[in-house]
Amino acid sequence: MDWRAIVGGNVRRLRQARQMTQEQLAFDADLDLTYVGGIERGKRNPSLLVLARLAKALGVTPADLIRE
Amino acid sequence: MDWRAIVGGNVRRLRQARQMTQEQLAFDADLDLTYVGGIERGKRNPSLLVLARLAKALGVTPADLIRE
DNA sequence: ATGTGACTTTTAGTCCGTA
DNA sequence: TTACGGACTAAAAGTCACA
Repeated sequence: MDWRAIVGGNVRRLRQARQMTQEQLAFDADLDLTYVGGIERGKRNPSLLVLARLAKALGVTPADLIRE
Repeated sequence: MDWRAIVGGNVRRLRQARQMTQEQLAFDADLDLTYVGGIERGKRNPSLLVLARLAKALGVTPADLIRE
């Protein structure tokens, strides 16, 4: 079970469904855009509080980002 | 919304429901017992992979740990 | 059996660039 | 607009002694 890839896929799917760019999402979540890209590609291991900021920016709960 | 406290409460509740000590949970999740204690008290900001290890040791999904 | 502070080591997360 | 690398800084991971 590769949780980083699961979270990455969820973030990308939700972001694209909202017609947002990585840059816009990064701005809303107050994160670096290269870091958001890394998360979407499953290369990063984000902390709970980063997941919470991404979830808020996407209008979902943190749990939604970790759902398979 | 204090996600660290929410996760901490969930971990503690699930652990106690299983009649496990912090030490037993720490062993199963391959973490230090003082670190598990810190998470339960909402003092730590665990990463996705640490949450996944705790969830596995508790027999739930990582999303269950972040549920309010 | 758990809470806590003070640590050191490792990695998360930022900022710069190129393509 | 995104991927990716290098160099950096902030914070998480992980450990310990003691209450």
